Amino acid sequence: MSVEQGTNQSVERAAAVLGAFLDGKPQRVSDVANSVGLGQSTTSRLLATLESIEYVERDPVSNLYRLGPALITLAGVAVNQNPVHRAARQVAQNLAASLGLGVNVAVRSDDALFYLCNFEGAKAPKSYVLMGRRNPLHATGLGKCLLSALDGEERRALLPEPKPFTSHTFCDHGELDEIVAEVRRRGYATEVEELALGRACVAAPIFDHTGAVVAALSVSGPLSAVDLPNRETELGRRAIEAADEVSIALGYDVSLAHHVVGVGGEGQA
Amino acid sequence: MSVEQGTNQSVERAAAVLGAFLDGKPQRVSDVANSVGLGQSTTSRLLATLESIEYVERDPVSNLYRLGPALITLAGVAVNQNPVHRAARQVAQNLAASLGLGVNVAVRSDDALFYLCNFEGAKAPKSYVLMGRRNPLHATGLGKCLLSALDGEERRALLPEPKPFTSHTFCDHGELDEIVAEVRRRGYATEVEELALGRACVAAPIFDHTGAVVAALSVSGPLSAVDLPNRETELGRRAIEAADEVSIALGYDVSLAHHVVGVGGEGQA
DNA sequence: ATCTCGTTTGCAGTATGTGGGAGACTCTCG
DNA sequence: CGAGAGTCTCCCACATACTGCAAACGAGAT
Repeated sequence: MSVEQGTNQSVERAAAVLGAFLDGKPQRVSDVANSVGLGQSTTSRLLATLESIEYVERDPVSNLYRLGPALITLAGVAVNQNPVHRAARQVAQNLAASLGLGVNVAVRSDDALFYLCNFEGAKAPKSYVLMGRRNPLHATGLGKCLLSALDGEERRALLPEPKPFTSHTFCDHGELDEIVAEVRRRGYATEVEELALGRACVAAPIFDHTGAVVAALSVSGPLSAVDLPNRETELGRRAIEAADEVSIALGYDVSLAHHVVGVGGEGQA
Repeated sequence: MSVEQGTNQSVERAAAVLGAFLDGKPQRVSDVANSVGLGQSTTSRLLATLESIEYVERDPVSNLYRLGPALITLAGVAVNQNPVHRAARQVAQNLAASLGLGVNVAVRSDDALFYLCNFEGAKAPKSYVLMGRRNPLHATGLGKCLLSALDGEERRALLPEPKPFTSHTFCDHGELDEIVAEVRRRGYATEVEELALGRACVAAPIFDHTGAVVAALSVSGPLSAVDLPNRETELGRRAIEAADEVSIALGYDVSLAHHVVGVGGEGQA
């Protein structure tokens, strides 16, 4: 038996148990046991332990387990620790309220984008949270902005072969080279039905105090509301303004601006 | 050695390690070890395990541990599973955008309220998330609404002696009886500097399909913006309208309305 | 370069988790 | 209303995997 060096098996198994809930469905003990490949009694005890610390809870009526409130508490602390989140939260909300569209903030995590938060406007309602979800980098405006932090070689290594999600997805690295160059030049990225039909977004990168791209902010919604390419200039400007506001809060010096698009300063909307 | 029945010690210890991060500060291995009362080597190994599954991560420069992204992912799933959250999210955002004030949604968890989400308007900015945090029931508008689900006896058992947070906090159960009665009668609760000076809110209960109070929604912000008692009627009505919208989404039949305050139907704002 | 502090690793002992099986329970179907 | 199937939990012996000590390692500072 290859003994994993210096890690605690029980903890790993408990985490695997929690992972069984990532599809969002309440689970039975035996379901979890099958899904993680453990015996029923072991799984039962792990779940009992996790229940005692409120990492999971069981529905009193159906007796099914689901993820518990302690995880929400921990995640609340985790997101509040994140400087990008702290800097972006209010800016994103103001923009969502002002435009009536969705506004999302994400960072890169390996070969995917990782949502920190999302807000919705009246024209782009949504009943769920994207926080903690991942999406492909090459098929989203946020992802394109995050890719602009990488050179072509790094990007090719990270995304060996980008997968298509719709017929509009750009999967060729030559195309992506151009897309990234355009993001750098114009300061924003667009995406029209590249991940899902009927959806579109405009995104802008967020810079930290060193001038590196550390996150991105997007304006998104149904294509009918985002209305590209008609509103591209307007929404591009709004996204850049909001992203810059966040960058500044992170200590970025706008005078070092990588993008010199026609945004004459922090002027009014 | 009193062997805890049917629970896994390692998992409990790992959870205790995670709990050491609840104060929001990045931690050193030895800090965590002290704070949870474990040896350095055990703590080190637990942290290594938690790091391998991204429940914690370490700052590359300071080498300090902090909570990791996997917790955020799990919590995202957890909140999306919550029917109250699903029903309330968009309603709360619309209200926050419309009023420019903070809007919060909470459920009761034992003797405290538990925030599901919070949104801010331009007049009540905030850079952090309340999700997963707890606040006392007797010193908040949300809490008073949640207390209205209980009778006086239950409340006295739950809150043996309510603690004062400011000189305005109501801590006497006789007073709380009246407050709760008024919440039931008027359909909303107010709170002015009872938890923190300079803060105020107006809250309304959310009902499920059985007519039971399962959550509450509040409008909050600096006292200067919430401006009680001047705006009490207006904000009370807005809070009730929003809360009712959520209740209806949960299957509540408004014709069973407990509160018969002067809201002539779902009419416009 | 040397010292100090914090962290990690090796190792032996054993406490602790494991899994099989039986009992208790609930829900379903007849 | 009763029988059945399925599920979960408890019990116990076994041996695996965790613990704690102590020493080595690495980083940072003087």
